[in-house]
Order: sequence, then structure tokens, then C-alpha cells
Amino acid sequence: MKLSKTGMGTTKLNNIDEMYPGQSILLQSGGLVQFGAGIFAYNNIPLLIQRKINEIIINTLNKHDCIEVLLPTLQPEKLWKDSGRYDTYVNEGTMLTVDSNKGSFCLAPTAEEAMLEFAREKLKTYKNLPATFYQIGEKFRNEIRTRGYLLRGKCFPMLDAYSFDIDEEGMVKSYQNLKNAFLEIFEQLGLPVIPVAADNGAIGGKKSEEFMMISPMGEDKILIDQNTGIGLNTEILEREDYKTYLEKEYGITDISKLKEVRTVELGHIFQIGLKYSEMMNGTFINKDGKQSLYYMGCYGIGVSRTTAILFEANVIKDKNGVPCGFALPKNLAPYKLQIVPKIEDETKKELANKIYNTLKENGIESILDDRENIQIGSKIRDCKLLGTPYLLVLGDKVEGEILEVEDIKTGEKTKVNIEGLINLLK
RNA sequence: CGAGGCGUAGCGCAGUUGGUAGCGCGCGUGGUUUGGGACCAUGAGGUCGCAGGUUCGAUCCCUGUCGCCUCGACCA
Repeated sequence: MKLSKTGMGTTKLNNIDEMYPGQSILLQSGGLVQFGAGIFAYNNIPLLIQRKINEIIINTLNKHDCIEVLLPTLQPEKLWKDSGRYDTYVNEGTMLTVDSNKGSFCLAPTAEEAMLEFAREKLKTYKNLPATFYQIGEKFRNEIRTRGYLLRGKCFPMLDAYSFDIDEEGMVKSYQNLKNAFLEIFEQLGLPVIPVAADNGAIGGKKSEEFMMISPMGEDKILIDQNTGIGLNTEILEREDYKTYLEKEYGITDISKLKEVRTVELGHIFQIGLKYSEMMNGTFINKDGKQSLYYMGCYGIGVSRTTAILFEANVIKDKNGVPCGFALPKNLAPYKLQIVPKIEDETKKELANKIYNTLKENGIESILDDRENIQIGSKIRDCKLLGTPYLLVLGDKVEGEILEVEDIKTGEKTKVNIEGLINLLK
């Protein structure tokens, strides 16, 4: 990417939001553009990071034998009336509806109904089960109150997966499979999450767990056993049977020993059981040739929220401890390197182009800072706004083709030739 | 919806005890600079969120309204 064409850069940061510094920087530097409360546009770099997250989710779920599909976001209202959730979601104002002279529709806030409708046509016998379908798609929720920029928006991409099994035992197995997949996904993203006991809320079902990352930006509080790592969302204490439930499912007997911490919920998984199958007559033919109801599980990851947290988690600070940009992890950064040549020096400019092209030929995307009339110091600073993990300055100090690459996160500098650079960035 | 706060140039902010506006950054042009946000000169850019009211006159005072942010109920 050639920087002069993006309109990004040369931003002096001021008054950074202390609570969400990363997203505040993205807004000031043009990475995000706000259109309204909880409604945002993505510029190139956040978009590509989000796409990378999608890629990791897809690869991991595929590895765990899940099948990717895509359901419509615009759904006939009948679907929601049949399941009985129309009133709940519309009355509390969460679900947006579209009325036209050709019928009434819902903008899907989640897709249990649609997925059951979809699966019913495909999973007709026990021979098709167990099966897990998933999609990554835009969801719409007219949140009563949005919060933390991308952390709680009105429209956002979400991964939602749904498992179908012949019995409860199978459902628990599928649930465990997805739980493992989720843990692998967050591990690849470098985001430490803890699965904790949670309330099922409007989704329903008997058991659920949330994937929580400890962070002051979060809106949830969990209680966690620091020795075992087992925890629970404090909202579960509102359940009447919480004592027996926690003891039976998690072996937690004394909550007074647990430590309370604030967390962000990045994912949530549910054992739903028969709820939607019963309401919508979701059945398959069992071994005995009889109609039998699916046991369902459902599983979600907030993709935009994860994107936001990924930026927040990789914020870097200047000498004075003030947030000044990002150093994105090498395996996730869409652009690995920013090349800053001394633009008046034809030799350096040529060298920069050569490196840029060579990297491209090797499948490594970088940012070539080809902007004219901007001081080299400014460009070096801009690198941090763009989040590239490495910086290469081609100025007077460079002799021949011995390059000095800087690791933005550590500040460490390494001398390499072009071959070495390719190996470093790969 | 309950409680608080804020809407003034692309971004971040001043300001006018009522006489229609400034600063920093960014942007254009000319020049001097050039390895961790240089400087000089010059220019473009605002019906001060919107609508009423008070007034000779409102960006400022009053009323209403819309938008945005934070805390609560809801959730990935």
C-alpha cells in the first residue's frame, strides 16, 4: 500500500479517551469513522485486521468439522413469531423491523430461528447428525445504550455457530468441541480469555459459558478462583439455584474465596437443548424410524468487539506514558513493515521501491511511505498510528543495502539484507 | 427510560457578563529545512446542532427539539 493514496497519517493525537485509548486513536487517525451512536465505518487497516480474525475463525472451525454457511440478515417476521421470540425482542426494542407494502421483516439480531429453519431442510435423518453450521454475518441490535465505540454497537459482524445432535450426550460433546475451537481461536489472536459460567439470557437453554478477557474496559464482572482459573459471571448469582448449579457444574462451593475482576465478553456458548426444536418443530428421523427433536447448541463471537480489543491490547505508549499508537502482532498485522525512504534521495527512493516490490513478490504486504514534503521524523511517528510491527527507515545512515529494521514494540533494531528482511517478516 | 455532561472550521479546543468569532493540528501555494511530529510567508475553510421566544441586535439569555458521551436496566 502506498501511503500517499490513503489519506491516513500526519495526525497529531490529542485528548485521547482514557478509557478506550486504542479506539480513540483509530478515530483520530482515520482508522474508524463514526456515523452515529454505535455505527462505525472501517478504514483499510482495521478492516483487514477484522478480515484476518474472520480467517482465523473460519480455519479453526473448519478444522473442528464445522460447516460454513450464510443466512439472510433480512428475515420474514413469521420466523420470529413462530419461535415466540418476536415479542420479547421487539418489545424490549432490540430487534429492528422493516415494514413495507410487501410484508414485514426483521433485521436479525441473532439466528437460532433461521438456522433451525435452514438445518431442517438438510439434516433429515440421524445419519446427518451431529452437525454444526456457522456463519459470520452482520447483526443488528438497536441497543438501548451503545458503549465503548465498537465494543457495543448497533450493527456488528458476529460469528454464530449452531450444533445439532440426536441426544443430550451428543450436544454436550458438540459443545465441548466448539469450546475447544473458541479457545484455539483466541489463543491465535493472542487474547487471553477465561471461559466462565454465565446466565443464558434471552437465548434460553440450561448451561452457558462466556469467554472473558480481563480488562477495565469491560462491562461484566466475574468471580474467579485464582488457583484453578474457574470462574463465573456475577449475574449468575441472581439465579435462585445458583449454589447447587455452581457446585454441580463447576465444583464451586464457596464464592467468598473468589476474586472479582472486570472483563470484556468476547464469546458466549450455550447448551440450548430442545427449546427451539420444540417451538419450531425441528425434527429428524431417528434409528427407529420415528420423529425426534434436535438437541441444539449455539456459539457466538463478537467479531468487531474482538477487533476493537485487539487494537486496545496492542496500544503502545511514548516515553511519557501517553498512548501513541499500535504495534500489531506480526501474525495478524495486514502490513508487516512501513518503509520510510528519504524522499529527496533518488537512490533511497529506488531502494525503497525495490524492497516494496520484492516483499510483494514474496507475499508480504508493506506500507511504502511515498508522501512528499513531510519530514522524516513525522513519518516515523506515523508508523505507530498505522500499527505495522516493523519500521524500515532509508535515510542518510543507510549504506548500500544493509538495512536496519526496528521492532516497534521493543524498539530493538536489527541489521539485515533484503533476504534477511524477508525471513524476518515471513 | 432514570441521573449527569457535551454540541463553535476536517480533528482537538478557546471565547463573547448580548454588538454575527478565534487558537493548535491538518489542508493549498512559495521558500528555507530534513533520522524520532522544523520554520517563515501566504491562502482556503464556520448560516457557532436545529426551531421558536426575549431584544434595536442572539453563537451567548429563555423554551423546546435533535444528536453525541458517561453511569444504570439489556447483551457478542
